[in-house]
Amino acid sequence: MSNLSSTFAALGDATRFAIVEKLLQEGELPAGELQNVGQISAPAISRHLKVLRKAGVVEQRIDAQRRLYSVRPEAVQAIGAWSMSYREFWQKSLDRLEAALLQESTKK
Amino acid sequence: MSNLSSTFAALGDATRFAIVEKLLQEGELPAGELQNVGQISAPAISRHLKVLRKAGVVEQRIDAQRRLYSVRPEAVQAIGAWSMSYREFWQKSLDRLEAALLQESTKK
DNA sequence: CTATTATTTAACTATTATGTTAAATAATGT
DNA sequence: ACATTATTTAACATAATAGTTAAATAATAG
Repeated sequence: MSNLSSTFAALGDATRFAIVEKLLQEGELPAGELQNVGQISAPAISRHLKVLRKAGVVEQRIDAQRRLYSVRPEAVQAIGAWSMSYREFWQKSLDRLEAALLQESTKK
Repeated sequence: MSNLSSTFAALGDATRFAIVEKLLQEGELPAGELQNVGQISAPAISRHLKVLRKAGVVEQRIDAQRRLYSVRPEAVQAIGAWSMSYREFWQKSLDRLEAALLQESTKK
């Protein structure tokens, strides 16, 4: 499985996506602070974090008895790089679409 | 489930990711042409295409008895937009990392 | 050493996903 | 109508995923 596809798989679960969004917005957080992303038990969160870590989406730092998690910038960047590598394709298509809509609104 | 998370889920399967990459590189293709993305049966490909379609990643066009598939530019663009919305975060972090590596190589 | 706090692992269950083969549907050509 | 080509749906088996509670581990404080 390509590295990117594993990244997508990790983000393809709603709970994990919510965890990542929260970490992106609030920065490094302990596992316990991530429980409120849904009504879900601590063990469930812990396992989602393990999946995210294995996929290279988050990393862990230890501080006393807490485990602090944060998003690995490389992961988010890699996703953007993939999309951008096809930019010519989607930019062109979307420009065409926009032109067609403009044409439509100006018609008659 | 957020729309983006469904998109990620669709791309999070290695076979589907390969299908999408092939469509991005070669443009619109009939279902039959997508079988060689792995040693997999036609029904399996058909169902992957259904998942991709439901997630809004690909669209279908009918031409006689063939079903032609292509990638929806909006899907790829949306992924890029998500990554870019956190650009400040990852750009900063990666700049710091680069600076640290430069520091390292110049040291002593 | 014992208690407390934070988190993970184990064991188990239920649901979902993926693949297969066989049959059905769609569209065209004879 | 029948055969051919292209693709999907049905039915089924198996594997993977995600959730739960209970127990274990980690680290600190008393």
